[in-house]
Amino acid sequence: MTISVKNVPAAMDVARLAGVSQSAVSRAFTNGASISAKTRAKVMAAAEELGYRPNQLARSLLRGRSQLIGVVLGNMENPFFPLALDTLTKQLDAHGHKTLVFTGEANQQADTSIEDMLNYRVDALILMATTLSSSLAERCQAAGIPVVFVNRISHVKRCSSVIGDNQHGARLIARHLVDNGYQRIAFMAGIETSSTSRDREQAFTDALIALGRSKPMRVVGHFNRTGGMQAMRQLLEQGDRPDAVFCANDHMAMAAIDVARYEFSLEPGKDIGVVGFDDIPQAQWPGYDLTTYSQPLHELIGHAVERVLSQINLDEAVHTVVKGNLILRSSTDANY
Amino acid sequence: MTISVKNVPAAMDVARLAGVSQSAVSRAFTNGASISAKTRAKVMAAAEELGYRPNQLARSLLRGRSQLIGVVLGNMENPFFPLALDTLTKQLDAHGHKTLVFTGEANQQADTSIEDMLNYRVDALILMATTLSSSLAERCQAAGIPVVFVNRISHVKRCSSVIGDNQHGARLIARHLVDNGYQRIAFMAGIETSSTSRDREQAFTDALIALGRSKPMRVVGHFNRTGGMQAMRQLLEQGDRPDAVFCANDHMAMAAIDVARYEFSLEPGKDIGVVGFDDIPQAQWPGYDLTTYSQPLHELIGHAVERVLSQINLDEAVHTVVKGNLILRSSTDANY
DNA sequence: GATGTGATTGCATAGCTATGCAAAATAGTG
DNA sequence: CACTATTTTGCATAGCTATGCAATCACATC
Repeated sequence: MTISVKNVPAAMDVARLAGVSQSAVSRAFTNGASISAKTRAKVMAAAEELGYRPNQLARSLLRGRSQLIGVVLGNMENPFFPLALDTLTKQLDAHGHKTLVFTGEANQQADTSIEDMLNYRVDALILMATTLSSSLAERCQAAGIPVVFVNRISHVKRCSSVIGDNQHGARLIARHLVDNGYQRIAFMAGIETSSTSRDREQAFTDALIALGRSKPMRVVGHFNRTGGMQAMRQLLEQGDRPDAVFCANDHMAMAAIDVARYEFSLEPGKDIGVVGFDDIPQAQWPGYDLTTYSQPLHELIGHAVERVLSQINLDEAVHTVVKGNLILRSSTDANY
Repeated sequence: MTISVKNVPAAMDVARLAGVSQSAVSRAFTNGASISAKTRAKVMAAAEELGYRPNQLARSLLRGRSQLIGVVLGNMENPFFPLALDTLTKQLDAHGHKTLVFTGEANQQADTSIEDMLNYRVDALILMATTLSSSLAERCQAAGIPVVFVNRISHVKRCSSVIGDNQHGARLIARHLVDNGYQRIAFMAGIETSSTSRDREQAFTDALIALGRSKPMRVVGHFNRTGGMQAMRQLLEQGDRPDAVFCANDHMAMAAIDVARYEFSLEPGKDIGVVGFDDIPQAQWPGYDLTTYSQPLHELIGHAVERVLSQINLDEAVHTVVKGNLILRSSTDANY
């Protein structure tokens, strides 16, 4: 029975082997430190031999910067989030930061778990979940940790945010639907408490009214597939069916298309118009070919990362809005 | 101009305020430590007032356990991975562990980035990417960090693995296709170097031969959508079209269905059989309704987590195989 | 060779918490 | 109340690295 003795070598061990001081070892691994090429070589050789790697925990403790970024994501069932995570980790990585991840929507459990991330002294927190108690954000603030919201506006003091241009998108979509002659227009909301969903709805409604139409029918899909399907059924079962639906995100729009086509034999783009929001890659799959408003993910994330990494002015909240484009596809393109 | 002084309170500050020693503060936050209810209350009150939270970096440094688990994921475009990450973080969280995540397939860049995770003294590494240099795994090993492969078998000494039953699945699929009268059967491989793809192919081929058939046609889809589409086109453009395709994962199978239906006007299940592997949620979307072999995600991840958290016997590699089921859906269900 | 200059090096300490050990407080018993 | 058994507490240290400071070195210049 062998007890595995985790005898991880420390800087001191390397120092002894290389015949130098521990400081020298530290400097050998610190970029731009004052050390001669010769000793650095000696140190590196010894380090290699022992399999030494500097302990980032100790380093972080001392420096007061952990190089860790906490990321909180919403519903992973929606392809938007994994994609966002992917680009996020890649960009952070390029700047030498690691990502501490948490997935899930807000609840008691989640809050405490996210707060645990603070104990690791994350350098910043990026919140991408659609719902999140803002008391949480406040506590992060209090802990002196910069918070950046992506795709959600928050008025917590000193929290920055990066969002797509919901107003712009909703307006373009309203105009597009009216221009194409759709008459009975519906809106499918996401999670009711989410600012994203509310903003899109508000701007959409305003634009329709400005174009001389009445308020859209309204249904709630909770930003997930099951919810989107139920909401769509609700719309199509009633007597006065809509002839076009703007869904607050692509993920629900795809669910809506499936329901229309396979449960009601309505062909999207021909019998009913469907529009989404986000322009996730799936939106252009031939089975959906969804008209939607794009959220430029790289830009969105890029701004968030920039916010997080710029040491300057983190005291002041910056709210960035990134414009996208209306992407016309066949889910509404009919010559109606 | 206010310089933001990040004056994070330490245990000593709390101790002073509460009129106790620093040890008492530490014990107040350590579960099961020897401390009276009275002093704990005093400490907690003081901690609350100052907004103190124990520094996990220092704690980890001292304890030699960081409570961090490194997770490496492959192509996030495949819904299997986000889903896996979601269940993984939730399960780890339930055990008080945080997840350090890296996404991307193997390359020089990725390797060094993953090695950086070791500097944080992660308690273990879970590797779910389909491709990964095994020299990497070896170096982790050398660093004394337990490595668990999910969905990939590796023969690196002392690395455990958890995989679905590729042989079982491939056999069932072969039998199913033959039973249903399909004649010209093809296999769409994933990434050629991946053990997963190879195992499925080998078992599939063997089973077909055992059933008196010849080796399947073969095409490579690289486990991603673009690759799957191209591979499918390749199959359908040739003179001797297959009448059934087993794709090494659902993600490619969905791409294959789209190509068949929208580019070649072939209706899956009627004109051509398509089978996948994984049973991701999308497989049951009505537009695909894919026959597939299920990989029970919760079980898979559950075993991986168990492997990672059981302190005992991490010296010995354990290889776990989780059986799934053949899920029959309309993409092959035709009365052929 | 003396002197000055800049580059390297080592010493000692800080950063924050957990824990073994001995001292002190408390509870328990007769 | 005396005395033992048990809890609770504080002291001091360890865990690993980065860095200010002073000492040392290498080197060039005169």
